[in-house]
Amino acid sequence: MKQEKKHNNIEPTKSELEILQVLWQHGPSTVRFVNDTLNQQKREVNYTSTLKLMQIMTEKGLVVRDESNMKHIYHPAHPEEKVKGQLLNRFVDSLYNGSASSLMMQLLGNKKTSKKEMDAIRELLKKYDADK
Amino acid sequence: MKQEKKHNNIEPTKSELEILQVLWQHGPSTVRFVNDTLNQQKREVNYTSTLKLMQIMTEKGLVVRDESNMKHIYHPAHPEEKVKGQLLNRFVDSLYNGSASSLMMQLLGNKKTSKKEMDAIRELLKKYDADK
DNA sequence: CTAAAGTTAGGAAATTATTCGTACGAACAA
DNA sequence: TTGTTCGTACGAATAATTTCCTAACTTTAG
Repeated sequence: MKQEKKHNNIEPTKSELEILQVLWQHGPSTVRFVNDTLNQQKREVNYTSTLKLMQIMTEKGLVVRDESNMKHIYHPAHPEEKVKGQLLNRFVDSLYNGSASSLMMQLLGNKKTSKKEMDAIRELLKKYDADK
Repeated sequence: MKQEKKHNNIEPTKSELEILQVLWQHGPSTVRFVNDTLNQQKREVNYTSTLKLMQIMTEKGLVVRDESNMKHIYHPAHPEEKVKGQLLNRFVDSLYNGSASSLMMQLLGNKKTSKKEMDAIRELLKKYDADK
């Protein structure tokens, strides 16, 4: 039996993630739009490079495209929360041995985490506890 | 003037991180020990592969080695907290636009985050507030 | 002493990820 | 119609990462 290698693997590479972020943020888009956005927000990149990447992402099942028009429209294949959640899990597993509280501790010790952020986190926990 | 390309860049690759984890966990070690540990804990990998990687890491300044004996002893060049903190920052910037509370929200919505973990996080915040 | 096992160094191959050149067709303006 | 612009497809170059083969030297067992 041949390998299927289908939609199991959701994990995007770094560059692929940049593209997904654009799609999540702005909704289904053309290559042109994604490429323009990347050039504005991130870094200079050639149009055909973005095209190629998005074609590969289609093969991988990271995005789905509508080919009914000449200008193909690309959609994310999976919801933002799901993909990011999976990346987060892998990150926590890899760096903190799966311990979310360890990660939290690092966050608390991090000077970059502002007071406003800390307040927001406290709020979240309060709401979370209330629903319990 | 030639490029110095020195100890500025701390960021390890995925495989390099695995090696660093062993060094952080067990202290200064030989290639043999690191390789054995990786093979037990992670995946099968050839001795010379680990050796090569650790040599590269030495060049990059990720580790430092004591060559006074034939069996070189490798030390992490930077403290665990510092390296992981930097990786965490990059992760948060990349996925959550720098918002730690967004990451936290994802964590709360994550089924993998157990009740015990949540309690630990609450404790952390309590302590953090007390010190304020 | 000799053989076997362990060690480093260095190059090269293999793998994965990224970038881009070229071809060619469709749409559009003049 | 004609030529310019915009689109996709696809191969290939480049880059980054990982793996491992080979050579040479050291240590250890016998």
